[in-house]
Amino acid sequence: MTIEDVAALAGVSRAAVSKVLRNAYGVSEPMQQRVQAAIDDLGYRPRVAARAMRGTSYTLGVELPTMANPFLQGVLGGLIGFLEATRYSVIIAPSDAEGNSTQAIQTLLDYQVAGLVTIGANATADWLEAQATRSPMVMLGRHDESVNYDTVGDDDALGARLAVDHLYSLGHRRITHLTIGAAQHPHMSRSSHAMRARSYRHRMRRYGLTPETHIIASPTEESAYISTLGLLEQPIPPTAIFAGHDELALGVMRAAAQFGLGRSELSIVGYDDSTFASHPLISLTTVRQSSDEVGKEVGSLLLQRIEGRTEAAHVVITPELQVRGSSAPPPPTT
Amino acid sequence: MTIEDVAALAGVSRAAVSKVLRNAYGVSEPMQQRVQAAIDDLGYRPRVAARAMRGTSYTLGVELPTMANPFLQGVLGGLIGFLEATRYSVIIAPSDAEGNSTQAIQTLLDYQVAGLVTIGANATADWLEAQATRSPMVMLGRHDESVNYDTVGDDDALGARLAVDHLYSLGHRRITHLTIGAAQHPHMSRSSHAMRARSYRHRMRRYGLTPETHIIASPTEESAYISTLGLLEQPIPPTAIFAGHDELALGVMRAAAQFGLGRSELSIVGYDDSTFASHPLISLTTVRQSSDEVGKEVGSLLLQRIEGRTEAAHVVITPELQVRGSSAPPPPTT
DNA sequence: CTGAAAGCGCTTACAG
DNA sequence: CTGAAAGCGCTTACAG
Repeated sequence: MTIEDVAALAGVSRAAVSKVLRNAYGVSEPMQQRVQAAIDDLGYRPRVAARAMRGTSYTLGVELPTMANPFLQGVLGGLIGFLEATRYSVIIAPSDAEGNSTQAIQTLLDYQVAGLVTIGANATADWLEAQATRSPMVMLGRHDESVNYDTVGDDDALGARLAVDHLYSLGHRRITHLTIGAAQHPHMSRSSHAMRARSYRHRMRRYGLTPETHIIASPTEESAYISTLGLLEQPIPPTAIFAGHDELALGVMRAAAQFGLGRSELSIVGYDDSTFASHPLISLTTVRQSSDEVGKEVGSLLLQRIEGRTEAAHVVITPELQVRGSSAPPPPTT
Repeated sequence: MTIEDVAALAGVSRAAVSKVLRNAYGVSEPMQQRVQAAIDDLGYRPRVAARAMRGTSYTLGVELPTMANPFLQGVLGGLIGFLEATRYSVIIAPSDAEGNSTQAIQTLLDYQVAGLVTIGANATADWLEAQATRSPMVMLGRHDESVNYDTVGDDDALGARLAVDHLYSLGHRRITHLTIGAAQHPHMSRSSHAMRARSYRHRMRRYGLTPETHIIASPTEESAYISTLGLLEQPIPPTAIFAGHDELALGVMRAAAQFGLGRSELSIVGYDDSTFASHPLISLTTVRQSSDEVGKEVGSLLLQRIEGRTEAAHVVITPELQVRGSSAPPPPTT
């Protein structure tokens, strides 16, 4: 069933049906009614592909490093919720096993997406600027000073400072930071993780403390678990660990549990405030950034660009510290 | 840049380029090489929309009730991983806030997806059979005896039996089952949750026990938490709760913690073996079904159908009980 | 093996 | 306000 069938039933031209479909200017009330009736009668729905050939695909593409991160799930949920009131759908392309995002972004562009969101893309700013001329684009997880694409993210420097200040004021002096390897990549210097790590180091020095940054192999709970096992075996282990994000904090907790360390013996702070962080059995102190809010903001920025905005927007969200049971003063014996 | 540009550079016809693109029959070695060189030179990539107009969209659509469920995330991950070796991409459409899937399925069909996976779709089997004539389709979360679409799922009757048997053999006699409201819907009688609930009731009666099925308002951790609060306030509360899935079990745990009940005072069994279930702080006894395996199976079935299979396949995966710390003999005072 | 031509289902200027 | 016609970038028979 095509637009032709609708036109035939309504006794009008294909162009007329197309106009009604898009709410375009220049259709008389009676014609609009007749056409709408035919559409409803037939249960007609326009083909996205045919539409994309001339107009827009009404599709937003999301490139992300992993589905497994609850924070990203929240962002996706926020975005999808925001789009419910619009005609846009979402298509998702995960980056490859090595974390390279270029393939995924290319795939999305092949779909002629009306807009593109990329999350912590591992690609040079130059390449991204070039792609952003092909489609509206907003980036998450990196605070690039871009001109062709927007960025959304929370104030990572502030977030890390909140974490360090909290642990310091509890009395901790040996605070280790767990961060991910990808953030070390030269063109990832403005990634959220890199900025958290820098802020952590800066703040530690302000307090006259020695920063101990520990880079883990991959951004997984498992990897954080193994790294923490190593940290705890040191002659003088840290009394507190500030993890790059909540998933990692979960791995730290697992290692601590395995070492038989009670909650008061190793303080742990995460980042994101993922859903599980507030569960009483986990009760993770963490830096809260609203994934839902981020998702909505992303959708809103994309629609603005689709409607014509060209100057880059750089939205910074203020994080808050969420204090829970996983952080406490260090044991007195230390 | 279009196929035209490639043809011009290689000095051949558009048809020739198209054939090379699709690895189609009837291209000489030298031409294939020349064309490929031009493609690489230009960095040409075919437009998905134009392709979908004639051939296939090389897109698989997934309709799902929520992004928040870790088991579904695993399924998605498994599917996406499986597709990495193919030319297929995935597009996702969430069902609406009331849990209706028809809109989402329609949207996916608008994209002329090459295949469709629907998860626990809340629609009549008749309607689904009709849609399945438009696109290959595989259904998750319902054991329909369909003819036009495939089903994949684990043996829910066995899973529930494993849970009840485990609790019974530990000595529990007051075992409550938490299930979701959607499963009560008449055309959802073959849904996973409905089958688990039936199997639970059947097994309880076999043991001469009274089944206590508790229907919660929505399939969320929060809802399970609130329901459990009510259950525990009863004069004679249950000594064990078998939750419809792990998310719900998490809510039960939260309520138990709030009631000050230790791990040995209320046994809890979940379903799915989500990633968090094995964390030592959670340590949830649960019925394990491999989400990754399910995702791969879904992809495989869809590709089979795309390649021509027409008889329906009904794949049943055997679940296993994963015993952890959340289940123990009931307190002797009971 | 190779290519000219038709056509997929829409939207977009452009006449009327 | 209304519609005939061209065209988006591919693929698919069909000749040669």
